Amino acid sequence: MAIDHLDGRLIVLLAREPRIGVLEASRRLGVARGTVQARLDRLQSNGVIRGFGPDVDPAALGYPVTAFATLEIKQGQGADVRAHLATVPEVLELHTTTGHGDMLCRLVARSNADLQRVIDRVVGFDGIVRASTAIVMENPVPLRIIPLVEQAAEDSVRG
Amino acid sequence: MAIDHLDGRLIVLLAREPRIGVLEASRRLGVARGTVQARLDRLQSNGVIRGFGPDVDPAALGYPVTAFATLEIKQGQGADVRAHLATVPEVLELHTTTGHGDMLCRLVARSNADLQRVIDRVVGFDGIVRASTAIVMENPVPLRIIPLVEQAAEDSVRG
DNA sequence: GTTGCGGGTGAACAATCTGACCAGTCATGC
DNA sequence: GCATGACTGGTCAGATTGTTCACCCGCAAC
Repeated sequence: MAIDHLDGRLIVLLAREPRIGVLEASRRLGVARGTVQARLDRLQSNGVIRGFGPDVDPAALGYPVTAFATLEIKQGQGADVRAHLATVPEVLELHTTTGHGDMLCRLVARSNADLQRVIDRVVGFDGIVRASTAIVMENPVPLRIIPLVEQAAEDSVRG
Repeated sequence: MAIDHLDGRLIVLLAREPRIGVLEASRRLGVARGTVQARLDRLQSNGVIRGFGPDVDPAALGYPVTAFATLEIKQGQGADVRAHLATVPEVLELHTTTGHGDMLCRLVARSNADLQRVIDRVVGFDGIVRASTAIVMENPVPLRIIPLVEQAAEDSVRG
């Protein structure tokens, strides 16, 4: 299940230069094309690589404002709230968590003013008791996976 | 800057079936290949599509535990803390926010026990005053972009 | 009116890549 | 010793890519 060093190099290479194909990857990694092909197949059926979907920037779509909302849910209303939030396009992801809140969701909006509309829509639902929102100002570390992949590959060598 | 309906359909198509090429996409969308190619080029130089990096599942890498940590930072230590957190592979993203905390980061770990190690490493830095962690139990809405793309495409028609 | 421009179409081209094979080699574990 | 799995280096036909044509259309400006 864990990845080895070659898997790690392959993933990192693909993450850095997604446009290269199997053939070019095999050249860069110094292995046979069939090997890369087999590794990729395995990584994908493993679920390590879920896919190669386009990485879309919400800001470029006209949604430059990101926020995180912590929600407190009325007992037993969890499923309803989840279903409700899933219908809001501006809700990019939703987690249920331990801790003071019950759920944490990532929101985007067209502006700070528009964020109010989004929050109203999110919170305007019976099962939600309270919401606390944190607006994102900067994003010093954008969502990344490479360092983790490298560490996982290292660990497999040692372990 | 905004996307039109064809752009929207193209992005959604690519998100749903990333393996298809330009040619197949043009067939599905009922437009000429050159059109798809031109749209893709534009979307990428626009920054709407950042790339097609592999979508790696941390759980499949051996990091099934996800958590969000809210950090409180000592005045003037922001830059140092950012640099510190960037060196921790388990920190998948970092935001500076308004609200009670100063920063919000997403963490992964090999287990709940391992999460303690990660948090210690994150918090074990001079500039961090306090950290409050919420462990993710469920992820009812995984990170998604399609609904937002569809809405953006719709808006462009009306607007 | 017509000119220019941006965008889409359909077609062509060589170059490249893909998916699928194969036989052979090597290290591992039983 | 021998089966197994993984990698290599090679071939094959078929499909796709990047690129460049000429042409058409709607639209705005002159």
